[in-house]
Amino acid sequence: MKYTVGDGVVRFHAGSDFDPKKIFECGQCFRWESLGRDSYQGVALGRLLKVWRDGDDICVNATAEQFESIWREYFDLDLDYARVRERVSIDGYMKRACDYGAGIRILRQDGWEALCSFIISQCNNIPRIKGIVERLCAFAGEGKYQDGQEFFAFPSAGAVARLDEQELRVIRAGFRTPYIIDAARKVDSGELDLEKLARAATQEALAALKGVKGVGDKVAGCVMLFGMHHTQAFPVDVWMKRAISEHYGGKLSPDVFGPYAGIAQQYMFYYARSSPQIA
DNA sequence: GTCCAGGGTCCCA
DNA sequence: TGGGACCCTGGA
Repeated sequence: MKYTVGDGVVRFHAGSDFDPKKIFECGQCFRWESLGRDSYQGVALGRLLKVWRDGDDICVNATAEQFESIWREYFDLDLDYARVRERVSIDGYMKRACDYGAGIRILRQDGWEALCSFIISQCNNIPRIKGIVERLCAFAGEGKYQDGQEFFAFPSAGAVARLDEQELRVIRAGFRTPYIIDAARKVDSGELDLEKLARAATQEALAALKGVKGVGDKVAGCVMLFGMHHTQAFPVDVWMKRAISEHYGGKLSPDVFGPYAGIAQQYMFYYARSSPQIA
């Protein structure tokens, strides 16, 4: 990945495999907002970042050191997504889904943030999920200041573990509140070691995550895919069920996609959700 | 204003 | 193994 640096901006060329709109709006993250014109701002890994398209280039406001040590990995820039799409285009439907979703990348988000966010996502809509996450950050996250802007980092598991249900009522997460606390306490105590699970076998990590109250197959799959970069994880939600029922007679083994089943899932999900009329 | 449904999971029969 | 309950609110 070649890039140039100047004026606090890192600029790189990712061809058709970095589409800010698709990356930030494909449902994998909840703290990125559009600033208009293919430009996004978000809080990730405790930092505020802007990402925008300038001609054929993608720009981020970071130093070379920050880009190398943080964002290159966060945006998964060393994986060749064109090759992944080729691998998972097992039939006409998947080919269309891959063409439609070209530009999506799976972000390597913080595991605890993903766990907490996807617990909140259950039986909920995106605007409300974002609202709850923001209230959680404002209530329990560390306030920071960067580039003349104030923002809140995602709270640590420890900070959330010390709260009780009553206190957390302000974030209005409803029946998910005790689930959030259970997750925070298990992570904070070390009972659930997310970094270790990131390196564990898929089935082992899945089982461990499901030990948290409110975490079933779907949430655990999302945490593994988006928070631990287990690209084999294959979360199936209502949209995926619809797509699998419609195009594969209700049966589709993730194994057909090999090690990139999770990425295949994201192309399917994005295609089904963004264009129910054509998919 | 009212109503439905939203990237599920738990619990109990 | 299946169905109801769950907290809240965006959008129609």
